Amino acid sequence: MSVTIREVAREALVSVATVSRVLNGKGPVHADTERRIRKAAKRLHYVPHGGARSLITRKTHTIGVLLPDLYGEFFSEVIRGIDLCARRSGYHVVVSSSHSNRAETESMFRAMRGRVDGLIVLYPGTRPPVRKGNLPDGFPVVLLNAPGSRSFDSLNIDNFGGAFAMVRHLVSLGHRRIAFIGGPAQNRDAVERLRGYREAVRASSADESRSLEVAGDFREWAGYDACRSIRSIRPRPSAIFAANDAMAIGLLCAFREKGIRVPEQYAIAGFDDIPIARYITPPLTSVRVPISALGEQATLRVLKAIEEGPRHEWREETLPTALVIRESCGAGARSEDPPAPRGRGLSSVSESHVGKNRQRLSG
Amino acid sequence: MSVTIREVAREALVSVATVSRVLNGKGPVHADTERRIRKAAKRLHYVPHGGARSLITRKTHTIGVLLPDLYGEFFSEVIRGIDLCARRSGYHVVVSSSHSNRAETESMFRAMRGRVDGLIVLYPGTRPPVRKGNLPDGFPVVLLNAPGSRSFDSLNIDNFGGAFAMVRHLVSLGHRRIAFIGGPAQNRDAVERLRGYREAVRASSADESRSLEVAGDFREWAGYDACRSIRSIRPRPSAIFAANDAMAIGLLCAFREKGIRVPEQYAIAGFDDIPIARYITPPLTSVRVPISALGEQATLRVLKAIEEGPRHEWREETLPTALVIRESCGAGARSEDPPAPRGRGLSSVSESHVGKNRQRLSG
DNA sequence: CAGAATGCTGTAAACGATTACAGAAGTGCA
DNA sequence: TGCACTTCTGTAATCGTTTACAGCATTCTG
Repeated sequence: MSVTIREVAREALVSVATVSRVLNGKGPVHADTERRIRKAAKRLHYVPHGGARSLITRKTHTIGVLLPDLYGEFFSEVIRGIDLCARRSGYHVVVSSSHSNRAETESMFRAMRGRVDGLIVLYPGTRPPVRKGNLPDGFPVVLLNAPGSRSFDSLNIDNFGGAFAMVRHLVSLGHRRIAFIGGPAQNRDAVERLRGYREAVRASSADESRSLEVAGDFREWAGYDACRSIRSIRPRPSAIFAANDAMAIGLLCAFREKGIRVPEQYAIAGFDDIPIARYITPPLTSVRVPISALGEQATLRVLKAIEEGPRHEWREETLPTALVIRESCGAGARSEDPPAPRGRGLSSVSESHVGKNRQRLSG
Repeated sequence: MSVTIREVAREALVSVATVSRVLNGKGPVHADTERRIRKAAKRLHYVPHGGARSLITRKTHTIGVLLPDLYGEFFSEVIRGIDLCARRSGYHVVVSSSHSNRAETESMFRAMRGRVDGLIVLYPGTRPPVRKGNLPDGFPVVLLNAPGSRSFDSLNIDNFGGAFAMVRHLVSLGHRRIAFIGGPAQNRDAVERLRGYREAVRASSADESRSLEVAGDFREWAGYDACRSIRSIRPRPSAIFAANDAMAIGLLCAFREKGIRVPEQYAIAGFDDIPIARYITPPLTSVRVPISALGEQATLRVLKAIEEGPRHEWREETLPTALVIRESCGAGARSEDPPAPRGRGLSSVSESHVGKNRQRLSG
């Protein structure tokens, strides 16, 4: 059905070796022969068989990405970062998503063998997503947002630092009772953010009390739901810090329905700085997470591991987050938040803007 | 470096054939032998080499997705639909994005040879994205949002119908002068939406005039920018229909800055119904595009083509869009738009809700 | 003009799996 | 014991490439 190198060779009256040499530009080939071969290849619409090629060259020029679920802007951004970076180096990207448990993840690992040169794995659980034994020894793997491991690279978001900074910011605005809407207990991001919240509260003059912590699951609905529990807290909190933007937005909706004003009656802050955050009313103060940078860094690391081979050294790295201050906490630096970024579209932010926020974080 | 079937065979003191038989569950194998082999495979952490296997079986169990750019929620949703559907049938998904011109697309096509069993191609241009000759004859391809072709399946969104319905809706609200912010002239969606707008205007009692059409490029900034041109139109329009939500939101931002009230002074409508649309203030009336259904349908078709082989018949299909009425046009059916969907998260909508809108479209 | 160097091309062995075919061992039956 | 049959296993071809090696002309060098 599909034409092979052998047929091109026959058509051009040469051996397959010569065809291969021409098509890969290696080895000396007579100009006439080359012309003949190219013409034959074109006439027959020859396209090399990637699988066969990578079998012998032991290079697939592909990196695999394993995601828990493709849903939402977070993953879309990560993939974007990965793809852009990979493509710059001439690599393809295989995405496989929706694996929700460890068994599925491992079966994916197995399925990737021989199809990819390296792997980027995003697993939101709290345990390392893969046992060493399930992969060839020394196979390049970068773990995203997973606990560190001796045998893989790993890349993290500074969830702790971000939450810590946000609480400090709220305290600096005069808030003493800061409620917290948490994420799923098994989610590592959620755990770290909670830890950041608690430590910052403890380290400051704010009230420390378990009654200020409300359960959530990262979904908008949880934020909407949290409205009731939060309003029943006594003494009343003056600020609410949601472990992610989705829940903050849910809460905002609930408040709007009830006619509760933000930031006048409650200050609200989120985490993630998803694109919507800037467009809702009031614009949401949040913690910027360098999502596409995460993908980019991960790709760089995995490419490095591929290149360095067995002498690659595994490393753990944490990417900084940044406070983004908008109006939902009453400290709105509105003018700093350009209404319509000139760049790519909905969610891009100029570097300088990020820089500014980063300063704010460190200062 | 990585263990092969041969080493498992050696370890288990059998031939590779027997190992293969055990691991694939074909052919009769003595229970003792099987046990020995399984143990050896486990001990050595053997993982079959997908590339090698697919070389001989001529099946990769992978479908490729070619996208113009991974950016934004649209693509993320499409991929989600594809991946979910593919995975249900035991297929993997290779995503390759950011190809912006025909040459790049074709080089991608070539790169996919031998790595995928079928292809889903999203190409926003107006010309068919691939010449037949660049693929093995009869290779399964589904074109998304591309002009029909005799040699491929193709799947479209009813951009025309959606725009038409939106204009009709605006007219039914009493608007007679409806401005339109267009998309890129080379973009097929944009062209169809413009066509829908024009024909609906012509078919109704609304004013028909080129001066009501403002140029745009689908990016938020274009909407923001359009504010000035729109305010200079005389006589003044009472409604503005943006060819996508991003531009509608940009415009909304511009209006908010200038203190112009929506929908009191201008009604605004968008297209795509991106998740943000419901959360901005005022919630945006838009046209719902069945994005993940698009991905799902595409996958079903490509899988069908793979299964049917050479006797598969190419078909063109158009997926319906649906009006989603919110407050930005003053006809807000607010209560019908649940503030926080209980389902998956930010952008999911209950089926019944979609159904309701679809009725509205047809009625 | 011998011998080396160079330029071009073909042969054949990989790569890691699957599978048709054949062969060996065991069983049942006459 | 001989034959047919079943059950298990091994040999070797195959998939579509790349590439080490060898071989043949031709040209250069001394």
